[in-house]
Amino acid sequence: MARTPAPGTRDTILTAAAGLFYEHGVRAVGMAQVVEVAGCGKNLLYKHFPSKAELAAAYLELARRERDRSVAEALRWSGEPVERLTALISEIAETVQRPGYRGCAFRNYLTEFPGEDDEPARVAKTYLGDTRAEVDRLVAESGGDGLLADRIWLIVNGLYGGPPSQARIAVDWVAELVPSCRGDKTS
Amino acid sequence: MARTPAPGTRDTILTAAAGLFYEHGVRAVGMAQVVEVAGCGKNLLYKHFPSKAELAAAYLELARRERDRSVAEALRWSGEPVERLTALISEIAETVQRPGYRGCAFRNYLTEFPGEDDEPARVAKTYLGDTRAEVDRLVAESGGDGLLADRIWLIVNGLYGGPPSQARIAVDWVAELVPSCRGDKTS
DNA sequence: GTCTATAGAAGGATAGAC
DNA sequence: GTCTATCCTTCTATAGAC
Repeated sequence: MARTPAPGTRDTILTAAAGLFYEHGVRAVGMAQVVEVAGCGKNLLYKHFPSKAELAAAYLELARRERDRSVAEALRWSGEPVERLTALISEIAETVQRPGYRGCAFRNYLTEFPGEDDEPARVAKTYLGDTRAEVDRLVAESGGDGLLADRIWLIVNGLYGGPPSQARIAVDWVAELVPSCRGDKTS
Repeated sequence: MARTPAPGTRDTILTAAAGLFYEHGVRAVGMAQVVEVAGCGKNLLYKHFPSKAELAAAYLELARRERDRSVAEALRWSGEPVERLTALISEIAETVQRPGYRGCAFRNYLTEFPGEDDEPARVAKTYLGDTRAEVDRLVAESGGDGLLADRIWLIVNGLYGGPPSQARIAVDWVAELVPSCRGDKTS
């Protein structure tokens, strides 16, 4: 009964795929499963995403947009570089504590497809490189050196790889590490 | 060539499977591929490992034995708790710098099979829990508190999740964090 | 002949793609 | 829906060592 191309179809499919891919992993989820959750036909899925790799790439690009938006939101009220840096770490800490969190989508994909060099892998690697660059930039602007940037990147990686219970420890630690920061930790 | 049951068959199969599983991921490797690399028939594979899950569990148990052996070797010459702790971190740092390193086998499996609770997942989780407990114990024996243990565990997770280039930074940092340790860092 | 191991086909389910 | 390919698993058939 539907003649009009249904404007939000692509988003509907992508949202369904993103939820499944993130929760169960890209390899574990089949296209039929995506179709079932999205509630559309297979032909429509392949019309918008000609292959699973392209769907996975779109999923990671969506994940990136959400991350960028969340980080931008967190940095909105921060003025000085030091505050911006600690706000970034706090945002990551909040992220890993969210219910349903199952690790970093980009790191997860690279783990699921090691050595691959397709488009989703490039999206994931680009995100990680950009994030690392942003940490470097914020640390430099905060008056920190390369060593501090390396250490904070180590904490960020630990944050993504470890249990959510360590989020607060990471945030407090970074606040302690960054120079000229007003100490606010309770203990 | 075959009437005698061929003594080293199980190890041959397991070694082949372990190499494939670690390099490409468990999901990406098929049983036929294991058979091909091991150079045996499918019957023999299923005789020793009745299912892929059991083969994966054996792979992780082998990985654990190798890790335990490597850690025990690294701690062999260390006497005091502080030295043992730094030696443990150094061993992990060396591990992530080895050629062909593709991440922690246990974390990789849990990423490939999120939410699963089969035997390989239990082996992986047990390993991570035991490692965490060992860090806690070494830190406590070194005179450190719970916060220091949390921080070092954060570094360990970052070490496993990040690029190998950060290995040295992690080692130096831990040496700096642990109390009553002779500072030896150059910068 | 007996036993084991290999190679390959078969079964049944599911994958991605049309 | 259908097609093809591949997944894990099982089974059959053949070859070789005792």
